[in-house]
Amino acid sequence: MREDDSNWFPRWEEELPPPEELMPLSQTLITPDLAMAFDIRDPHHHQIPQPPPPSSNPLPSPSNPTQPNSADFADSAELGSGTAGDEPARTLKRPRLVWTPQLHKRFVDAVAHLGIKNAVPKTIMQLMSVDGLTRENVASHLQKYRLYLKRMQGLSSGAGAGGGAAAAALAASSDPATDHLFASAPVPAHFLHPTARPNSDHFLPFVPVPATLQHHHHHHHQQHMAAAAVAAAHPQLQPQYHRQVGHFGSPPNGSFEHPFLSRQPQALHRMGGAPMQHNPVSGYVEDMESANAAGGRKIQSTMVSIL
DNA sequence: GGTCTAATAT
DNA sequence: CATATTAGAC
Repeated sequence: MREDDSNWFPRWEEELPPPEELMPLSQTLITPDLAMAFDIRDPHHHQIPQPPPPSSNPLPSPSNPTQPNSADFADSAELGSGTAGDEPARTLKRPRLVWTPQLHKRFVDAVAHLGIKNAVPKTIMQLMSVDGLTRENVASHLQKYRLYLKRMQGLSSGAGAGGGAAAAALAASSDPATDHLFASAPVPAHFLHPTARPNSDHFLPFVPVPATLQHHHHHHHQQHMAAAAVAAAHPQLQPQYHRQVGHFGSPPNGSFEHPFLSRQPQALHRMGGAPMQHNPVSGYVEDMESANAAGGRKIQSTMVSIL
């Protein structure tokens, strides 16, 4: 009963955030109005450029991840009044969310560390901590992602060589163009291997649970929720920072939960905000592994034991 | 009631 | 085709 749904949140932090990049997603979602206001680009030419693609190394230099000084802009605080007469977001429809490789990477990381079992839209969304990202966004993407995984399962039996990405390239056999985004993010082997449980079993100091999310009772086989708390405990993943924090110095000991948490950009709220992204193909791959699968597919030379 | 998933629509 | 939206089930 608790063999796998209670010991997943153990020290995920130790292995979750790959040092590669912790929070390059700061500017993940930008409202069109905001973008316009900032002169980023014309809404008509929906070809939003990438703000931080300096030269070739999108890799962030989070010398200090603890301080998410989102070099970008997207300050939730004043988004509401940035543009004139567009506050009512609830009734406005957001532009389509563009899943950039970075965003997807975040998604995959969240899913990977949550485990397929616990990877449900809400939890994933919370773990991703991307402001503006809605549960629907994640749900939709998750659906597609699942199909992708399933597809690959049928074609890759034991090709566990460090990466579904490789398998993807093989399975796809039709260029990464078929997998687009998915090829850009390494698929954890366990995803295709329900039998294995890479989830480390360690402990997290304490897991604060958002009071607003503390409601769950009946259910037999689904997920439990609590991961969000983990994310909250680690602002490293927070692309956006909030200034209104209670400032708490919680000792890393037997604390079970904290009554308050603030991770969602309430300041940003669902205002006319709309998730806007940069070009999905422009600043593609940022990882070398993904680069392999996405750009040059020359990895399929060795593995042939697929039957 | 909320949320998840599948299906369907844009 | 990628994402959004809806509908049904839990």
